[in-house]
Amino acid sequence: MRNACSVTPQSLRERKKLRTRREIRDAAYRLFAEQGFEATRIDRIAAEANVSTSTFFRYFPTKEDLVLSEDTPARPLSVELAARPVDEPVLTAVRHAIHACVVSAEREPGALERARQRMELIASVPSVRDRLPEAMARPGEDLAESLAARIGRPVDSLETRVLVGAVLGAFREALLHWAGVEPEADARALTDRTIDTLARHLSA
Amino acid sequence: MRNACSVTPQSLRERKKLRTRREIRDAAYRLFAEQGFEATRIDRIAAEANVSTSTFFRYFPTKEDLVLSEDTPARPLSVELAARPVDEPVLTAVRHAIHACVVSAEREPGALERARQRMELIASVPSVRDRLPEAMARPGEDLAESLAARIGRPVDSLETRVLVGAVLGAFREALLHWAGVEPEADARALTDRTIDTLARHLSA
DNA sequence: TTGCCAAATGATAGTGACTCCCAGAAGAGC
DNA sequence: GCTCTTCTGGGAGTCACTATCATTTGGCAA
Repeated sequence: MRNACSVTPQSLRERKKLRTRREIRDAAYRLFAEQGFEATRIDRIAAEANVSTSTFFRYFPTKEDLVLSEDTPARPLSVELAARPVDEPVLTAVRHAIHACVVSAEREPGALERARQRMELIASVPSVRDRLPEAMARPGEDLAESLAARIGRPVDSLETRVLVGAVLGAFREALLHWAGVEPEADARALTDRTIDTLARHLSA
Repeated sequence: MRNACSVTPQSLRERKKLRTRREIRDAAYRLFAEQGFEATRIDRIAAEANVSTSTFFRYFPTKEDLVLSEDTPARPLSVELAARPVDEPVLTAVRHAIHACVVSAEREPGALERARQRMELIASVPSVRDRLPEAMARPGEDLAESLAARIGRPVDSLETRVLVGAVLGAFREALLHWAGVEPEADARALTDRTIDTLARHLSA
């Protein structure tokens, strides 16, 4: 509340909460790997993480949130997008923003491949995949503000919403495609193909 | 099975099934209007429609399907789209196809406004709204085939999926926007604004 | 009309995610 | 040390949804 900048939270309570959250998620992923997402019951996850099922639901409102509550790529995207000049065309800005996201993700080794594996899980479980748009919706608000400023329209205007919908929709499909691809695939090349497709076929 | 063209199905069984389906849905919408979607329990709907809850689930796999299983505007869209010349640019084809959908919907008086009210319900209930992309996904397959042919790429290619995602994403936002608008609003004008936005801001 | 088969229905007993509530434990501040 | 707040565990309950089986009902031919 008062100091959100510190890397490690100060109070013992905060540290314990973070630890519990991590333990629950780790336990869940361990069980998912063994028996799959749907076959893993929540009380089993709670037991594996040494908490009660009540506590589980205090940390994760739904089972799907175990997977979806991690940072969605759409959030860093909107951050990078805000850093681009406002007079840049939308697609150019998006292209460079995504490239910047990839670069920043590559700084931590293995992070990109871990993100891809998570997308693989998301793509393979229907109930999770169906909630992907919802998960992208909140970071999508940042995207909306950024795009609204860029096209000079209110955030809630049809124009802004449509543009956000199109970008997120394209982005979502690109991510799902990324999930079904070999680990070595170049994320930058995929990005360029995505943007180029939009640019080529969605113009007057 | 053998004669899918007849307007009224021949056998008594088929007619009864259709009638039961309609009765369940009517009962549901009646109760939704009284007490809202979430507050209406399925056994109550079944009782109101004079069937057992078992039978309810034989007709509608989920509660949300009561609302979502009706024809989505995206289906006629893909049909109209198939009627457009293949060498037409994507956005031009989509624009004319949607116009054609609106025109065909207007033939039956009140149909358009009823569709808008249904969107209002969809937009207002989170669990239903979240499943809208999923509901658009099946007609989206038709859209994918149509667009794939148009851009000369396989249906499962990144290019096709991205394009479908963008169009459906934009379309979805436009529909949700439509839900929050006065009944007199011109659907054609909304369509044009949507397409124009894509054309203006998503080009190289 | 009769009788047989297939399909549709209803009743019942589950399952599992998720909620509510309350009593007790544990960290924070004095 | 003593309060005050926050976090936790346990238990009872809700509700969408599934599985099974006996009964009914429409379809069809003898």
